Amino acid sequence: MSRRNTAVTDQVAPPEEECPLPEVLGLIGDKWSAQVLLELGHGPRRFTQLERAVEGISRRMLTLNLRALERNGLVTRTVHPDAPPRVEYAVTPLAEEIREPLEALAAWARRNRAALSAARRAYDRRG
Amino acid sequence: MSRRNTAVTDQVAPPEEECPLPEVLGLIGDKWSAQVLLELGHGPRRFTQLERAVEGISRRMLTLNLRALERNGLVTRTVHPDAPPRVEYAVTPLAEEIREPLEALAAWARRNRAALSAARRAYDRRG
DNA sequence: CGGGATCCGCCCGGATACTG
DNA sequence: CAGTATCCGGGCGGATCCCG
Repeated sequence: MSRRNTAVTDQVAPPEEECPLPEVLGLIGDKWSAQVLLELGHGPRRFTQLERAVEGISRRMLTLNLRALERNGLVTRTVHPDAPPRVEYAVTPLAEEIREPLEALAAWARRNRAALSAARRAYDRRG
Repeated sequence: MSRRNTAVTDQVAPPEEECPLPEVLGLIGDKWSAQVLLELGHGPRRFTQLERAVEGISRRMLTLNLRALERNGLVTRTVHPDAPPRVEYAVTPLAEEIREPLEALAAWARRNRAALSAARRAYDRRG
């Protein structure tokens, strides 16, 4: 193939007139993209920095996610002509806007962590 | 198996002290859960109503998603002793809070739909 | 350092059929 | 109506190796 590899890169919005949630979930609903985005929200990061910050992500998936984010205009990739190679990623203004609701989701999760696990335990106990 | 079937039901928060995003994405990051949640936000719905409203979801996945949402305390399931059977689903107060950031995400997607597809076309054209 | 290419196992989820 | 059971193909993503 000329570009792209397996998966997440290919998300394209359907032309239909419908609920926008699938689109946004196609962008950041996967396992890693949102975390990458939030980490980049703290400031520009190099590839290896992201690899360590996100923790658990594989080199491959980080690359794929970054490509997808770049393709959708959420992240910029700038190569500095140094030796050793130096590549910096940063969020675009478009991504800045989406970070707010994303942080809100994270905040909600933190607030209700206990309630969630309690609900699960109750559900599992009742069978 | 006694309960549960394939997948989405099993999400359990890791005990570690870390970023809450994976947790919330485990709850509503999949293809359908968020849409189900938003639809239920409009008011209580019966199974078949949801099946038609969400559009594209299979009976199986709707069941799985509802079970997962119920397990995490986001949705209540009430069976009315009628004939024919009547089951109503509704959001809990816990879910009410998460609907706001979710709507914000959807709004963001609607606002930037054009920008996103433009970014993709540009990226693809450049190779 | 910052990737790309390939292999491959597993899980996700659609299709279909059956049930109280 | 509101599910459950089973089958099964595809793709998602980890592991590994290689490269400029």
